[in-house]
Amino acid sequence: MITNKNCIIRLSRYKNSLHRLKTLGFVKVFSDNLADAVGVTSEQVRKDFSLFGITGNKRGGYTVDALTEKLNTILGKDRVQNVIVVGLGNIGTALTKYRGFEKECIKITAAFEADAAKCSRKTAVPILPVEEMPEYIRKNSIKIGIIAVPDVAAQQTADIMIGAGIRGILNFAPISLRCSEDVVINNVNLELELESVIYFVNTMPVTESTASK
Amino acid sequence: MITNKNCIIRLSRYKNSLHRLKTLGFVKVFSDNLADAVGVTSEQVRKDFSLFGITGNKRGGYTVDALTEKLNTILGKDRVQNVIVVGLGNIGTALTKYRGFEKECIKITAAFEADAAKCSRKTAVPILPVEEMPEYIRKNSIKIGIIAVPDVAAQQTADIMIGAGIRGILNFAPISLRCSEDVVINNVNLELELESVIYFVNTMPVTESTASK
DNA sequence: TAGATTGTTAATCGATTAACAATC
DNA sequence: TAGATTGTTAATCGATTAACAATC
Repeated sequence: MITNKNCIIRLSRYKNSLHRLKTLGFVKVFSDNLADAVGVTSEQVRKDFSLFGITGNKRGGYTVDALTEKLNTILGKDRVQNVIVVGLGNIGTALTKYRGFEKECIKITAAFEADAAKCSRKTAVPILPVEEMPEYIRKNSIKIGIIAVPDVAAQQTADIMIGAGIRGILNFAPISLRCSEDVVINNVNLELELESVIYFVNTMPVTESTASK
Repeated sequence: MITNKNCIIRLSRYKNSLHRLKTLGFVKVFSDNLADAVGVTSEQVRKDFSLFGITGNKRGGYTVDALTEKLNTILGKDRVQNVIVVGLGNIGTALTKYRGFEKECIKITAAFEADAAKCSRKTAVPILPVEEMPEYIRKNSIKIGIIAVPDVAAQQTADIMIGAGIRGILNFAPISLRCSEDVVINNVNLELELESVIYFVNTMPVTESTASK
């Protein structure tokens, strides 16, 4: 089983690049084309493909359509993935409205919020009281959830979600969530991402090209 | 020079945990305490510290205050880090309003937007026309920027920012930005983060504890 | 002192990169 | 065929983990 997140992310990037190449009229692509488009080496592309049993034609590369279909199947893009959002602060609201998910076959079907004043069943994505979440998850067999609640509520929210049947969480609360091995948690911590940029900028030597600016 | 992003992120986590431990009344901590708090091993903690020349007392662990100060200095938290945001769509707006940065000594001093109708100098964080960005960067010696513009505008935006003196970028546009070696770019792609969760959920074997749910 | 904890060195592990045989 | 490209195997690299001497 492939457990390397970077590898999956690269697969998604290949898929996105393929889409662009198709728009440009490409019918076949070589590992070299995809490598250039994504910014990796062609060996990396072929290695990734071989891990998933994707084969091309020696000398002939890969057919864009066939490759796209294979990648879509692997990435679960052959069907709509229903996702819920919990917590409608700044980040949660932005994600609920975010248009970038649609084209990736990801549909946010509902959002949940503790503050009753923010709830509404009439918005494009219904905003429901957080108490209704477990029932909603069970009734609609939701497997994926996004956490955007304050840090103090995040672990409890995760536990409730997992208890109701959620198996994968994208967490934006600035704490590392813990869970059993059979649930996937991907922690995205915006402060930490920015802090690492700040660190590298502050420690990077000033080079010729940046000195005068 | 340390180039390992994960290591820097762990350092930030140690710092955050230390803050919480201090609140609980801790005066000294052992590598084991921090390891538990962050979810790594104590060897990892000590190894990370040794990379940065942080030493404790054999048998006595680390003094919370001294350690906090050392970590803050390494992470640049001994002074305010000024940051700008470009693009006021859903994500950019959320980041501009986001309160989580303040406590980390990160200050968003201005936001830039192409749509003049969205601009305003009267908001808490001024929203300025994107044309004014290069001048603003130069005048205020801004080194760090957040990109939250549509994908088609992202590379051009980055080039302009770098040309004006920006040396580190946190990029939320769903393309991988390219730049010279002396600029740090951290690409945070929300679709890809969610897609990797979806992949692992869809491929993970259903275990006893998740089967019935 | 005895016991616990640090800090460093060595071993392991996994991912990336390189090399190259297979073959279209 | 000759040349180009794939796909796999081996080598390298870097990060994590383990082991353990030093010492408070």
